[in-house]
Amino acid sequence: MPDTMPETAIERVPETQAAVAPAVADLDTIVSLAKRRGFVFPSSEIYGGINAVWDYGPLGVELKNNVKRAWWRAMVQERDEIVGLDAGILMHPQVWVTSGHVESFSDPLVECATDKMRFRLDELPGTDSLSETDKRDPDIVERLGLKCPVDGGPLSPPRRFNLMFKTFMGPVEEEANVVYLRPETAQGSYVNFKNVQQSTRKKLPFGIAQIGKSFRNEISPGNFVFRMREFEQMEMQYFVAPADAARIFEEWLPRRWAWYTGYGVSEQRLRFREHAPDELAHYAKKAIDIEYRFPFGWKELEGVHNRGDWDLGRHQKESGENLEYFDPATEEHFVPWIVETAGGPDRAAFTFLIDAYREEEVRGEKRVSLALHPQLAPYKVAVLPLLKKRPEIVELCQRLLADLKQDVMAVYDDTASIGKLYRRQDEIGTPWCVTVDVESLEDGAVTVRDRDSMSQERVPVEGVKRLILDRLAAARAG
RNA sequence: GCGGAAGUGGCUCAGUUGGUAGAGCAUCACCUUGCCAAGGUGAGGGUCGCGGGUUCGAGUCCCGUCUUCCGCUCCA
Repeated sequence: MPDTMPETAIERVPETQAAVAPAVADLDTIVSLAKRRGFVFPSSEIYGGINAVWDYGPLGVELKNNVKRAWWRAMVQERDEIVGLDAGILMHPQVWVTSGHVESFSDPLVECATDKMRFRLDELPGTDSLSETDKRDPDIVERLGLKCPVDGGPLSPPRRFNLMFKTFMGPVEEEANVVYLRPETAQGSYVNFKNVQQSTRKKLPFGIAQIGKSFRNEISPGNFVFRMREFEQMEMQYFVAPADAARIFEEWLPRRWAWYTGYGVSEQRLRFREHAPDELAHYAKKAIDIEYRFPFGWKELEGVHNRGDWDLGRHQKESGENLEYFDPATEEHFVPWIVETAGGPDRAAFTFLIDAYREEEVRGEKRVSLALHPQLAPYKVAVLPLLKKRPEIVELCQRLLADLKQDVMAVYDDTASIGKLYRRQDEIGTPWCVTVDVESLEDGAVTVRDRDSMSQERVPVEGVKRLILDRLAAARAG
């Protein structure tokens, strides 16, 4: 496979893209819509809120569940060589020592005594060649004679702010009982590598996909659901022979790109970005991000990482378990390398939501609609009566609704004029509306209105569900 | 954590030199209309982030605190 894919993709989306493809909408606009219509609420709002945690409302949970379902379908259901897993959030504390998160998933910070400014120790001038031991040395500031770069004031010894949340296992709160809330789902897949491989009899290359909550005590979270302290990850760990790692890494880039564009994200607001050697995470040999043009700039949507044998190699060494794979073809034993795709349903749902945002002016009024992909839309169909005065019409609506609900998320609304009912559904991304009118009582047909084309067609009541399901299936294929 | 800005009904905001809270949109009911946010009448909803202070009286002034937003570290 060519190594050119990332380059061509990067060329396709040059740096000047920011000017070509501005963000769809202000962050405020989206946050406001999200709250007004029940997608996302600030957590614990009646107590003043809690930083960097957001709750998904009735529509938000549908959207996010649909995102996760779409990912699971693409990763697990439609592929032979990838299987699912749901590991615990709490794990043996040694996992995080072995993974390097206890050691490296933290920043050594120093604080100036006079102006209270904080700096990363290794960002200060004259600290270029610091070892990990140096960074942990409480006397390092004194030894190197470091001063505050702003006002020259004295600096505190380095303090490490670990990004992992801690809690206690068992009734006694003591140091020996500390466990961590996982900062990534990946380790759950690594420690289960052998179990999964043996129980499924998979041969390399094969993958383990997982969706679940992770927790990071970020120093500065923010930007709505973009960086939260409690969030979900959709990660897939692909176990490969070392010689195949580079090629397979390249293969996953366009695949993941296509997943986002396939569900409606504009290519104009996507780009690849490769990590420079000095910004690679402690486990990564190579990392390329898919970035999205958010209102606050180009930011990572998903990362594809070549983790080498770092994880399984370390786990093998620390646990004493043999994690090698025997390749019957070459009759070789080796520790598999790992290519990881690491994304998040929160970021993905946010991206699909904001990229679908549309505004248009109609007779001096601002109309908002969400061009959400039908597979992702919270409601697939709304059933609306043209006249609610006629009980037979409402009855027919309810019958149709009950039938639709057997298979898709459907909703009924009769509390406004028909035009307004359509607008409401447009604003939450409902792809189809079914309207029951007086004639429906005579000819048994209803009007199906398509959100994107604004086209209408008469359909027999008994054919409505089939039509919706067919359109949904067609949208998925495309 | 530091610097800067801001917290008033679900949303967006107004509130004059401190005098005891308003608008638009949204929501609900009724009337009217009947295929793309029509109109009318009415209703509900705010201890002005929270706590304290000054004052006869605080949304307006002072102190503290919490939260949010923009920069510094982070990367799903």
